[in-house]
Amino acid sequence: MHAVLLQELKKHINLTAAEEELITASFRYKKVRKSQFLVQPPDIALYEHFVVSGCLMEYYLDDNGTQHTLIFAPEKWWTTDLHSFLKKEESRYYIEALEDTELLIITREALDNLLKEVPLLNNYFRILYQNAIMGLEERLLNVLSSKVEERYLRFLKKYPQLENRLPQYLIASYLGVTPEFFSRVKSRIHR
Amino acid sequence: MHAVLLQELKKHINLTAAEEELITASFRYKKVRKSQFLVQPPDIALYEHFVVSGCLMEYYLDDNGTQHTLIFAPEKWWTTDLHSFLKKEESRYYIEALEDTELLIITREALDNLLKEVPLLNNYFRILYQNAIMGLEERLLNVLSSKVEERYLRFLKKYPQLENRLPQYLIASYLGVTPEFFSRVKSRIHR
DNA sequence: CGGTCTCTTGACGGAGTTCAAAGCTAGTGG
DNA sequence: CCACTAGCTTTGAACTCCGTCAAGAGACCG
Repeated sequence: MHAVLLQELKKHINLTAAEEELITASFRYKKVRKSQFLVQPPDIALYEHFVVSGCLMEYYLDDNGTQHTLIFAPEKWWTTDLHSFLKKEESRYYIEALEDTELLIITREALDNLLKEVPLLNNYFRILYQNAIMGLEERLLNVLSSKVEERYLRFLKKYPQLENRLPQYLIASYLGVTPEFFSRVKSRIHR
Repeated sequence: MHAVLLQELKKHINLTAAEEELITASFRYKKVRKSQFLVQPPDIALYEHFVVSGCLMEYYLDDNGTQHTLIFAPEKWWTTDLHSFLKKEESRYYIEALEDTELLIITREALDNLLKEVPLLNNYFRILYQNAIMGLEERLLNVLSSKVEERYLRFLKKYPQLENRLPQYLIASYLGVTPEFFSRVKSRIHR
């Protein structure tokens, strides 16, 4: 179980056996069913979540009750409401399981300690955050400059494993359009 | 000059005199005129830029030639084409001076060395990146869920010092609308 | 089977774009 | 100090993309 996490970390940094043990000891295992919430406003986001199997999503519910997907987190992705997790303030984003999901979770305190004991992990997280920034910048520009067709094609590239695991209305919420309009876009593409 | 940078770093981490010297020695001073480019595709982004005075902007030019502003960087902000800077690949974003601007710049190699010699800086940059992520997430949700009026009001909150320093068409490009439509929105607000 | 959730299709409305023209403003050079 | 120019802003009219509301058609699960 923790092996998946260690594999992932080792893609970017080297770890001694002692460090691996520290890491393993710091993350706890959690299993949730489809439709369960891991973060639900106004609860404070207590954990950073690493997905071992299954899939999570992070989304925002606006004043009209419309759901806006920030990110899908399938296997080997991280997710949390970063603002809430770091500042211990009320969360504004929901994190929900889209499938039965196995997770490794770590609290803010455990993470701070771990970063002190295994300083190289700072590098891993720096890289993780840098990648998140690049992904968000690209996503923002997509929304600002591309039509829905093109955004959909980019979604397929970014999450090739998800196309058939998600209901269409969730893909629509990620693309930033209504399910109705997305349905029309798809039928337009297939011709 | 470098004092402004050190002040900024000390908001988040403590530094010894020796460390301050290492940092000062690693950043070079640069001055540019209004309308000069600091990064221009397809050049590789050679530096991370810290703005001491003046203002930069980072933007993307789409296939129609429309300009989309990713970020404004007034005093004490950082900016670069992160993807290009980190991976040494061709840049896709322009960085241009909106005013005569004084900068402190650091190359990728110098930054890597500096992070080894002053490991606490990893913390500073981790925090910087975390803040960037939170800002981008909020911006993305704004574009997806808010009307232009509201986005404009949030822009005013985020960059209170910029309202009267920028031409309106740049604010429009930040908000993701045409200058024409933004003009109408403003006149609507003033009634 | 029956009910709930999802996807599709149609008609209409509104937010934002495009193109074109005219009014403003601020540098710049004489 | 004025006149010119170039760039910025405003305004109008037609058009497009996408949203809303409503209804029906599948599809899945108990």
